[in-house]
Amino acid sequence: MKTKIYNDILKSLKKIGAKCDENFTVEIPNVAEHGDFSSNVALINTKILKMKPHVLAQKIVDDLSNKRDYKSIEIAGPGFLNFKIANSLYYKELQKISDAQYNYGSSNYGKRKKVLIEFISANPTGPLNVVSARAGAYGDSLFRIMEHIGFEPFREFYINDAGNQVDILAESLEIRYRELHGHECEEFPFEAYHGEYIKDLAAELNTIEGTKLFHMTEEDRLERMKNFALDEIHKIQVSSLNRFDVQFDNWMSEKKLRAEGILEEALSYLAEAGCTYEKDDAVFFSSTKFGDEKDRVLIKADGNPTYLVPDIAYHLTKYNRGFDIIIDVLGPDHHGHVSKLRAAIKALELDDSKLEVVYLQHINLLQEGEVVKMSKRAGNIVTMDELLDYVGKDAARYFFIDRKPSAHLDFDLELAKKKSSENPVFYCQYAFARINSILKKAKKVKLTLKKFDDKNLKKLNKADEINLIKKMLDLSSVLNLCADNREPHRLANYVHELAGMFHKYYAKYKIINEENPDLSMARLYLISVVQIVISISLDLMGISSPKKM
RNA sequence: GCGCCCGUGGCUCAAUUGGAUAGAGCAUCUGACUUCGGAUCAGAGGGUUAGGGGUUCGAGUCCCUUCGGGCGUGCCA
Repeated sequence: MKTKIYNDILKSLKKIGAKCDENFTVEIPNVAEHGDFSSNVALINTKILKMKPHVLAQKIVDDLSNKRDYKSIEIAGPGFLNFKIANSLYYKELQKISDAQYNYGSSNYGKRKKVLIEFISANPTGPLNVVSARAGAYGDSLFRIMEHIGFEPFREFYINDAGNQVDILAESLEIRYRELHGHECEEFPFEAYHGEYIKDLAAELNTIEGTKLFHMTEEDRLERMKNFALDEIHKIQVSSLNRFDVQFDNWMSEKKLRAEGILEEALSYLAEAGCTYEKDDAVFFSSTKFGDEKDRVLIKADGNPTYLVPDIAYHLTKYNRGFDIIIDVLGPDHHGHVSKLRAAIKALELDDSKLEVVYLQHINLLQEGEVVKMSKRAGNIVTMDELLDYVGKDAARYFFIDRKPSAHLDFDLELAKKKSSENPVFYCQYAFARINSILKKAKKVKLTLKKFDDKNLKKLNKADEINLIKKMLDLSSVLNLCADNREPHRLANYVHELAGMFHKYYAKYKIINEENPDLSMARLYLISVVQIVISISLDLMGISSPKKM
């Protein structure tokens, strides 16, 4: 709809002057008196065409006013053009939605651009926590939305299954395993992993292997421990993600990158570019050349690479795989690291504008207005599974998506569980269920949409009905904004508003009226389309649309 | 110190990317169920968009500055 108006204006603008700024907008004004759509075209072009806004606006109006699609075009304020659309055009658009069904809103907006979305990438040293849950809801929804509007997105999880922390994981398991065989360790090391799940893993390993592991060399045993722990924890993480309806297209393993020699490759590229030097037995990256505050260590004095090296190597593979857009979804504590990474990408002469980093801010879990400390000892919610047990998948996903990524998130656990209008998830789902129930009722009184006659659409002449249609027509621009800004929260707001409009409409007008079957049919048709749009929106957030609640 | 993010009614957040009178929900108060699901709806109060300056037809949005909060600034990952 917006594009149609935009094109109409552009045509008449071209008739007036050859040179003009095409960068004007067509928007839905927030005040009803300003019409259905408004444009700033006359304001923007006033300088270029050397014409006063009102004069220019009048010329455009004269050119467009004979079109049937516009009920009226008015000039207002400093020179806005306010369009009122004829209802007939809205009815046509409503039918298009109905015809498209669940494909409505899909488009080629993304032009098949290849987008890599890396998210969660939690350490493989324990179950996923609520921070990963936010990242999961965010990344997966962004994926769904981008896919719907014609991007080619790709979901990836990076596993840091090599290096220091994994060795500590193996040692932690070793200690717990020895405990099972009566070898109490004197003091559990501070840096080791303290979680109960390590004990579970030890018990599981013990039932498989028994005492056999003690006959191995320490090196072999630790290797076995490491691989066992990594495999099992991976399984635990995958099963949490399945519960959360989050899938990945690829799991990238750091261990594999190392085995394939990609770290050396990355290092040699940096060396070739003349960006490395040795000092104090360590190898440095001269990242100051690329805007970093100081040079960074690549190879430590003990010969091991720092965390930066595999990460550079990993990003090298991202570039080599030919993505147009590379999105890293990270925690807020990573931005120090990203400046180093970005410096390396510039050093490798890769296009660093392709790399975008989204920082998801911290989460507070709230219970009765109090912040819940994420401490296992107090029996509080820490893991993603515990959160899912407590509030369910739909509520968890909605609450995580509801706020923009750059905002700190207060997650009210009690609210998420409530089944009333205070809880936005239920409010939206209830709208869907309610429509379902009305349609069922309609069938009982022999009103079914199969016998629907297009002419009945004229009965939808209330402003509230037109507003509902307008709102639904807005879906694709909402999706485009979600994708462009990497901000799926806009969709959560949208569906909440749409559900609200429906609830209000329902309360105000009787939909099934046996005395007036034509009107009833038209309204049933309208709400059935509302139902589809709600369902599409929820689905793009990974939230279900239950027919009954 | 330097860098990044943030600051909008009592609370949690929006605001179509610079548009017209800054909107929702919660909380508070007042109303509405013999009728399609009251898990809902109608209405009310509540704001100098942290303060100040600038850019222009026009600023919550962009620039400068002050203040306040979060995070980062490892030969940890």
